Amino acid sequence: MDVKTARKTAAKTKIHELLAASKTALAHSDIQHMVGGLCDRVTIYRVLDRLAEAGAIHKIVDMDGTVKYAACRMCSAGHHHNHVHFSCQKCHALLCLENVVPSYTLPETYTVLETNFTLSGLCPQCA
Amino acid sequence: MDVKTARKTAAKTKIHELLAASKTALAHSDIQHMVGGLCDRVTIYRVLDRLAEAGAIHKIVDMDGTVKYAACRMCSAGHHHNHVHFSCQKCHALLCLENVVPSYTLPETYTVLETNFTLSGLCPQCA
DNA sequence: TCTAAAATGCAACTCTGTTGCAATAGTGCG
DNA sequence: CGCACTATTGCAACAGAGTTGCATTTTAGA
Ligand SMILES: [Mn+2]
Ligand SMILES: [Mn+2]
Ligand SMILES: [Zn+2]
Ligand SMILES: [Zn+2]
Repeated sequence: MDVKTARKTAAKTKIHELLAASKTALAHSDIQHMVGGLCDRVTIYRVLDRLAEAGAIHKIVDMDGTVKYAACRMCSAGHHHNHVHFSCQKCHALLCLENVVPSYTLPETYTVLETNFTLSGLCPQCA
Repeated sequence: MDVKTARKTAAKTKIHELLAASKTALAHSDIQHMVGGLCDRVTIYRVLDRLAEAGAIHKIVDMDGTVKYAACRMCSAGHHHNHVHFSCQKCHALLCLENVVPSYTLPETYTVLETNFTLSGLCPQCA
């Protein structure tokens, strides 16, 4: 029991809106600038955790280890995040390529639970 | 002109040996424990940079964004690092699967320069 | 052996993320 | 509507990873 019920707050609403409206994944620092003084930076971390937990957004680790977040769009069916992400070395945008899913063959008996496929280079706009 | 010549030092030798002998990729903190008091932590960072620059090791960003290093073994031909890495959620080992290279199809005109394919789950020993 | 510069140690600093706790503010209910 | 419960927030303090500047040490070639 003890099912905690999520509440609607200004920070949560705003952050979710920002991510939903963004074409690229956003880092914590991006969001911090965008929300202005709406809330504390710790709150942003906590809201991001809650949104990810709720399946509204997903966390992405970029090539260099920086963490970004993107709204879930086509993740509805089964909610997997095994699509490819593209990281542009020029404009530094991180994009979800929702319908690119790589195929591979593992020689041994590995159990795959999660994946992180990131390509880095030049996006169509920067090429 | 101005070609700086690399020198052989105790720290560099030791760190390269550690990575060459390890079956799994090592984090900076792992190496720091392993070298004991041989050198400063800043030196470890600098040695790792130099070894990576020289193509003796490669840097790997794990699922959670932590950075690890592995000796280059089968990277000789052309020296690409587009193979898969496997991150075990139980024993926390990060392994290079040198001969697993995923295939994918990009719908648009992206220029791919680097890749990071990491699978996470249970390794054969932990399954 | 002598010397130039590559490499190191140390201190200080930035950036990212976490934790504890008291204060604040949603939500359901009477 | 007004209250009570507790999810959420702000703040301060902290931990970990990585960087930088500079004086000192050490390597390797002449
Ligand atoms: Mn995505
Ligand atoms: Mn590898
Ligand atoms: Zn771009
Ligand atoms: Zn394992």
